Amino acid sequence: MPDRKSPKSPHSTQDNPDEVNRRQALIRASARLFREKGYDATTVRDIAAAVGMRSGSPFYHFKNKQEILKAVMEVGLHQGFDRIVAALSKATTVQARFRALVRTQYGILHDDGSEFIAVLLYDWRSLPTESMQEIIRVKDRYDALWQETLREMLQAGLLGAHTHPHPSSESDEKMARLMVMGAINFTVTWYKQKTEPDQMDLDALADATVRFFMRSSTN
Amino acid sequence: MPDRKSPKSPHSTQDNPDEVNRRQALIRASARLFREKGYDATTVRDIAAAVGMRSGSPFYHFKNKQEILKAVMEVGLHQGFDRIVAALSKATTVQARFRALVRTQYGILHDDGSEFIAVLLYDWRSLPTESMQEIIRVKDRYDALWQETLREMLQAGLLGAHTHPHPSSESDEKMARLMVMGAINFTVTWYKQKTEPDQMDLDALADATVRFFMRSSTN
DNA sequence: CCTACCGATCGGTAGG
DNA sequence: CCTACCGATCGGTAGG
Repeated sequence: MPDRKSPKSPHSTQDNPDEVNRRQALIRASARLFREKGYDATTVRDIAAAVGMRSGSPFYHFKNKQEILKAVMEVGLHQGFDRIVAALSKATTVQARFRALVRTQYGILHDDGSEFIAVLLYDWRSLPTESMQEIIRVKDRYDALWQETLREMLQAGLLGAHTHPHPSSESDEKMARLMVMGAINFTVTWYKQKTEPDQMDLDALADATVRFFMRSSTN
Repeated sequence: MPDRKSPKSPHSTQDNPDEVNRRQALIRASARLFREKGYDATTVRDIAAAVGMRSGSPFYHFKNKQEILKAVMEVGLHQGFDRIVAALSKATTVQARFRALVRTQYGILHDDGSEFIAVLLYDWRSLPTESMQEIIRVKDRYDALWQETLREMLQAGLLGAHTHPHPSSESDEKMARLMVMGAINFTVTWYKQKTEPDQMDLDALADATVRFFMRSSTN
């Protein structure tokens, strides 16, 4: 019978629910700190303090600081993927799917406690190359969800230069994704959710975005 | 008669052409390094080595590392402003002005030796708050150049939801600027200029961008 | 602009 | 997960 108290085999995901919780707490706290100050400007001591640990203890859960960054990005992509899938499943028309994508992406980028993808966008360069490749695989699936709806939009003449139904090329679809997701993702550099009365909330931001990009079908 | 050899009054812009050149060399080298590795990951030793100095010498030209960052951003904004003005002055129609803005902005972001604005976008958080305010003043003038052309585009029905000439509100115009510039600026995260044959060059990227955002006037 | 250097901090580890 | 710690590095400075 194994000794359940002994803290063994560090750095790997544990069955022990306590360890899983501590690990998740570290990831969440790191996401918040990385988003606020950047990966390089955040010290392991900052992270440890944020969850009530001493400076050396995060290394019981992670091999090194870069592994924490990688975990933050992975959690963000999987969480984002799930939110996008859920939102798409409730939408029946192309227009509704586009609205759902836009609104959900803004939530993923700006909701409290949802700093993971913003960290991915900001601190991508700090990842070691091998980790980049693993993250890209997940990111590709994420992008594919967008691309599918954008293809339908293009072909229905609801997006871009063609006002009438029109076959679209793959490069058109890729460009549409890069432009639309670029515009939305770039909000991480300027959008601040405040309690000021004149400040756009995420619903208003999503509405304005949809209005800017999507043609009304009666055009 | 002042001794022209003595290296006095550091940290301020000098009349001495040699000092101005060394300072500019430091700014250019820093821009390249910051763009590549990020501000925090670039050491003062890296910067010094890039221009053939020893580690302490950059501090003869700049009070501290953050002042180098600020200088990089200022140079970039002024240089970008000048390029935008020059490009706009050659364009006679609204459509031509929009094309000029897009193509010029891509050059500003991706030309070799033009890493300043990319640094501004990436490392904004590393600036001290007081410097941020000074930079914002210059950036506002930059943005205003864009906003003016985008307003004309909106009112002519060449951009966004309205296909016919239409009065535009200031918030529509601001949103249009944030979306269009966001999409373009976000290319710093994914666009790589390569010599591969299938790679889009900046002309192709600009064309595709204009095609995506701008309605043809015969719509 | 160099030489020589310092104080502080940081990621990470050993041993329990 | 803590204690105690280390080696390396970093921004910055004094003095010439």
